[in-house]
Amino acid sequence: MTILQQLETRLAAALADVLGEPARAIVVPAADLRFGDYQSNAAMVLAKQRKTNPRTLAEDVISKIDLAGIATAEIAGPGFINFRVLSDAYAARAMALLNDEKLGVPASGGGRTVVVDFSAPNVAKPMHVGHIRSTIIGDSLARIARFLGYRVITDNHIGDWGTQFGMILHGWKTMRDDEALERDPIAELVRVYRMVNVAAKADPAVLENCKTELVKLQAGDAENLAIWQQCIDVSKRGLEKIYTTLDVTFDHWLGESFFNDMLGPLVDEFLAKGIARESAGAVCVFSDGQGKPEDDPFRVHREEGWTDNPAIIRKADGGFLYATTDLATLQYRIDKWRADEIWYVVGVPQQLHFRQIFAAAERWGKTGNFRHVAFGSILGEDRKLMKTRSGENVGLIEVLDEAVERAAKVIAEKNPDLEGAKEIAEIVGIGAVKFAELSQNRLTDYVFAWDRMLALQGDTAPYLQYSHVRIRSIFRKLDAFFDATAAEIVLNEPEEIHLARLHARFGELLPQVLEDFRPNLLANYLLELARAFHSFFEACPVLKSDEPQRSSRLALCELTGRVLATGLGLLGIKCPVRM
RNA sequence: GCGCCUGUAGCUCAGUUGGAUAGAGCACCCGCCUUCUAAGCGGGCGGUCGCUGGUUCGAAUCCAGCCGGGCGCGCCA
Repeated sequence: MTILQQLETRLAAALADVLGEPARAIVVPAADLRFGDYQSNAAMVLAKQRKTNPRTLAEDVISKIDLAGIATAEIAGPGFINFRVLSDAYAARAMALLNDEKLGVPASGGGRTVVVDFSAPNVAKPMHVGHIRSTIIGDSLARIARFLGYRVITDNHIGDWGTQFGMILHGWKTMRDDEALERDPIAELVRVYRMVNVAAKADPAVLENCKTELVKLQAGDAENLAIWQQCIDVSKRGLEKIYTTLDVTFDHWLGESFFNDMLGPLVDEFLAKGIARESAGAVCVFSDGQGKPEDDPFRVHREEGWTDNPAIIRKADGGFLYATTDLATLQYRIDKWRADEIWYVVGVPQQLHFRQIFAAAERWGKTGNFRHVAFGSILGEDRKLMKTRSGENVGLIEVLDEAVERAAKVIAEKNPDLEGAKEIAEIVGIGAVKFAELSQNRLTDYVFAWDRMLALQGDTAPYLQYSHVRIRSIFRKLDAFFDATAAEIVLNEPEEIHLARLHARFGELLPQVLEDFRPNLLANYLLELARAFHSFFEACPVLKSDEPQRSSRLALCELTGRVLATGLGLLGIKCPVRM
């Protein structure tokens, strides 16, 4: 049990004793260490409900509460109950964590199956920095869920069947440069795509041509299918390379094309069950009339008032759409994979779309915990959304390369003789990019800036990695094997106590990350831990101290290293041994 | 027009869901390498939490109304 849970249990018991009935006892880490380690405002909340004096209630609770071996409690301000955890309790907790592979993290996932849908790039379109958020946040959430005991299935729902293929096919046939294709197939594909885009904008005839090619492809034209397959293969190879660099993996790559055959039957079923009906030649899911119009994803307010805003699942020309594929995908995940939950890590502009999909799925009888894990947009210098079609956006590969290059430069300055410098530059550079993304609240928009994303000092991945490096450096200098699992920890200095305090919080914090899908909570925690370690490192000599302090401090270092490495691992960031 | 997201230090951002004197990093200033890696540590400067009301013991957080930014709203994904 975590220290927080122990405090809550004992507080609840004392409250029940005083009030004569069970009551909720919420304990949180104290806002300020001067108030103690943990605090509860339960007395204020409950006194308000009962119209009694909060301080009196708090006093009664404190006189009854049994905190033996854990903490001391006192009342402050209008009725806060502040807990100061005994350093022996922290020491005991640290020793327990050293013998726990999960570092005190509970299995809150309970074996539930969750499908994490993230990254999902469009094939044959270049990945720019705007695509990084879904990939990095989704990967991290999948790792955390796995660690918390979920059965996790990651799925890269690539856009391999959209209307962009009309353009690609036309470009392939009319503008392809075979030599360039040989040299760098992805770049050539991207070049062709961009050129067609420009041409189609200028000339309606080109656009018409693209549409014809698309219709032929969807009708099963052999030549177009072959070209399509070739484009997919080339694109996938390019994507794999990026994912390898990012250390991101998927259990499945079920793109849009995979669900193609299921779309017709799906629409028929929707029609037969009355979930959808025809309107102006298209098949649409309309509002079921339940609930308030402002909460109804199938209704929208225009000048005239509230009007229908249906989800179209088949166009008047018989073609299928995004919504159709997403419904088929959802069905597959529920029926084939037995998913209890599906998390869609997709940008906030898609919010309405997912509200419609989830509502339609519910009417369809597909149940589960469906969550749109939305994130804010990455804006260009002009504060406008980055667009895929225009070529002026910063490419994802470009950013990653630059990150590694900058890291390499710092290594060359600080540690020119470093062995394996190239690999370490990669770990540090890529880590910096990932951390810049993950340490931020996922919902805020931000303007892309090189220096922000590639910073190597301050609140960054290298800061965390560096603390790990300092720890490993201590153990390298150690003459004999050190068994941390058997070590006796005794906490004296404030820096030692603070380290142990944070160790204890790891298991309390991690489940919270998934409550609202906020990896930045973990990122901020790790910064706090690293900060605590650097202070400890400066203030408390390890190897030069005498026993039993020496062993105790070594054990603290070992535990810190494990928590850091584990935490970084959950963010998808690696830990170098030297840097 | 209506809906969603957002506005916090010069800059970039946190803020445990209503708690105590609002926190970090960058930048700037002052100190610290003969001691386990200075990508570090210690200290300083810096705030009308967009604005105005309201709810209450208590508001950056909840409610209402304005102002600014981003996005979405029938046959693209």
